[in-house]
Amino acid sequence: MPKNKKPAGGRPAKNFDPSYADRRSGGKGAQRPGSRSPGHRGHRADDAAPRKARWNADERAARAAERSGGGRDERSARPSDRDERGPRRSFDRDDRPQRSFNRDDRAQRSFDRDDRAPRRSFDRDDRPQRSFNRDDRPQRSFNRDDRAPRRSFDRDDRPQRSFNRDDRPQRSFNRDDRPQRPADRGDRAPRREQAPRSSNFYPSANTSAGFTADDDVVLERLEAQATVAADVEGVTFGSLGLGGNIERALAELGAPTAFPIQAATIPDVLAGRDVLGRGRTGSGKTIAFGAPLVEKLMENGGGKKRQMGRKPRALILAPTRELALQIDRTVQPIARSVGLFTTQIYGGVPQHRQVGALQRGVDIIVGTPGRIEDLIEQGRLDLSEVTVTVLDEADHMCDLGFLEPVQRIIRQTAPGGQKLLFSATLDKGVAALVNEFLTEPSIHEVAGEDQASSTIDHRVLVVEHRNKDMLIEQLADRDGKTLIFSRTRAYAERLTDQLEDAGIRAVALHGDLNQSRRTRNLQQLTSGRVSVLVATDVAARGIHVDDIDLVVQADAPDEYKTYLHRAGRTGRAGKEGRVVTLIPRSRRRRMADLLSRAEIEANFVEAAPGDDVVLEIAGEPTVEDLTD
DNA sequence: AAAAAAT
Repeated sequence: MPKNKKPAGGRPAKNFDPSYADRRSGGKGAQRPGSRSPGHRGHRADDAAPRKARWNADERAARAAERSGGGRDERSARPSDRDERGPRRSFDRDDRPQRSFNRDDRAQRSFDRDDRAPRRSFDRDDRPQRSFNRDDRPQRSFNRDDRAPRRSFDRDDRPQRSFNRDDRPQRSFNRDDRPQRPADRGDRAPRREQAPRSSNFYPSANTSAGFTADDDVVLERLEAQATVAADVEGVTFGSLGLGGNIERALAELGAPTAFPIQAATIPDVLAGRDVLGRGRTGSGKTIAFGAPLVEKLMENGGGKKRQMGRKPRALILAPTRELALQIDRTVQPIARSVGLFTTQIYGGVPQHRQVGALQRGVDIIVGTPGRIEDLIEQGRLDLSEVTVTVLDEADHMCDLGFLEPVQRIIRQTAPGGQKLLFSATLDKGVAALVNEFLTEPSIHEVAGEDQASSTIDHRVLVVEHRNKDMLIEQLADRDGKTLIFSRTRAYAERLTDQLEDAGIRAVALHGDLNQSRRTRNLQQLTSGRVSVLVATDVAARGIHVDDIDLVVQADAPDEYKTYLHRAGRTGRAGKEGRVVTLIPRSRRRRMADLLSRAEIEANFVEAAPGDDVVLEIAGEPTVEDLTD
C-alpha cells in the first residue's frame, strides 16, 4: 500500500517571489556605490535622491554590499571615521577597556577542502532518464568563495544532566486511523505501550486547525514517550545498537555516552520507525538522528558503498544554510568513520562543487530546500533512492513558505521511506507532514526538560524607544559573547554600525549578506574574534556557538517558539546564560502572554541608559540570578 | 518580517 495519500503529481507553482529576486540582484550589483551617510567612507552625495526616513530593499542591499565588499579598506577607514564624530557618547563608563582597532584579523583559514581522494572522472553518465525536460542552463560562474567550511567542532552541547521529573500529564494517544505498515517492516522493535486516544490526534492537514499566523497559540503538545534522564545516565552508544566505528567517531566529537534524547530515539530509528523527537535546545538532537542514520545506511549499503554516481540514500533538511553546515560538521565525521560520504546542498554558493560531489556519488545530503529543488529540476539530483529523510527544526519547516517546498522534496524521495522529525518546539504544526508522510511515528521527549530546570535567567526591560539603541550599546559593552536579535535586516545592520562606531567589535548575520560573509561573520563569533553578533532570526534556531552568555532581543519576538529558540543560543552545555528582552511600555501585556505560553518566568523592569540594572546585566550571569 | 534559488 502506498504511503502517500496525495498524488505525487500536480506540482504547485513555484514560489517565485519578485521582491526576493529584487533583493538578490540588488545585493550583487553596484548600482549604489558608496555609503549614503556623510560620516562613512566612500560617501557620495546624491542630492538628487530625496532623503528617506527608512531604507528600502535596495538601499539595504547596497549597504550590505558595502559592508561585505569593503574588506580592509573599510577597516582602515573606520578609526578616523570615529574621530570625526567628536567626543564619544558618555554614559558614565570611562572604565571601559580599550578596544583594539586592529581589524585585520580575519579568521584563520584552513583549507578544509573535501578530503576524499581525487576521483577519476569517467566519461559516463549513469544518471537515470528524467521525465521533466531540462532546458540547458547557462554555464554557472565560477566563484572561489564556495570552499568548504572551516571545521570547528562545537561539540560540547551537553545539557544539564541531573534532573528527575516525571510529572508530565499522561496523554492519550491512539493511532487507529493510521494506515497499516507493510508487513515487511514488522521486524522493528516492539512498540512501547501507548494508551488509546479518543479523537483526532492531529488537526486536519494544511489548515493549522484554523489558527492564523497572528495567533501565537500553543498548539497542543504531541504526546510523547518521556524518557527520564536519570534512567539513561551513562548509556553507551554501543548498547543502543551503534557500531564501534560510529561510537568512536562520536567519542571524538565529544560524546562518549548518549544524552537522554539520543538514548530515547536511537533504538527506534535503528528499528526503521518514523520518529518525532523533541529535545530542549542544545540537548544533542543532531547526533540523535545523525548517528543512527549512518548506522542504518551502512547496514543496508552492502558492497556498493564507493560506487561512482550512486544516488543519495539519506536527506537531512534544515531551514538555514548555517544550520545545514553545522549539521554536516557533526554528521560528516560519523559518516566517514564507516566509509560513507555526505555533501552540503544549499544556496548562496556556486553549485558546481555540489554537483561534482553528487556526480562522484554521495550517501547523505545535508541542505536547505531551495538549492535542493533547484538541482532536482536541473536533473542533477535524484532523491528516488532516499530511504531516510530527516527534518531538523521540523515545526519551522512547516511554517508558511517552507512547507510546500518541503512537501515537494519529500515526495521525490522513496515512497515509504523512513522520516525523522526533530525540534525543540515540536508541536502539532507538523501535522501536515505527519499526515502525508509518516506512519505510526514514535514520539519522544525527555522528562523534566522544562524552562524551570533550565540554566537561563530571563529579564524584560521596559524602555523608552528613544533610549533603546543606547541601552543595547551598554548591554553589548561587555566581555562575554553577546548575541543580539533584531527583527529586520536593516536594524541588524544599523545596530552593528552603531556598536562598531562605539568601539565595540560587532558583526552582523542576516540574509542581505552574501554567503561567504555570513559564514565568516558567524565564524568570527565562534572563534571569539568578535564578541557581539547582531542577527536576524536566521540565527535563532539550531546554531551552536560556545559560551554565548547573553542574548539581547532588541525586538521582542512575535512567537513564543521564537523566544525559546533565540534564548536557546545561550545556557548551553549546562552553563549559565541570560536573556534580556527590550520592549516598549505598550507591549508589556503581549510580552507577559508570550512568556506564559513559553512557560518562562521573568521580571519586568523599567530601564534607562546607565541604570544599575543595565550594568548588572552586562556583567556575568550568576547562579543567584537563576534562583531569585 | 525572515528564510529559502538564481538571473
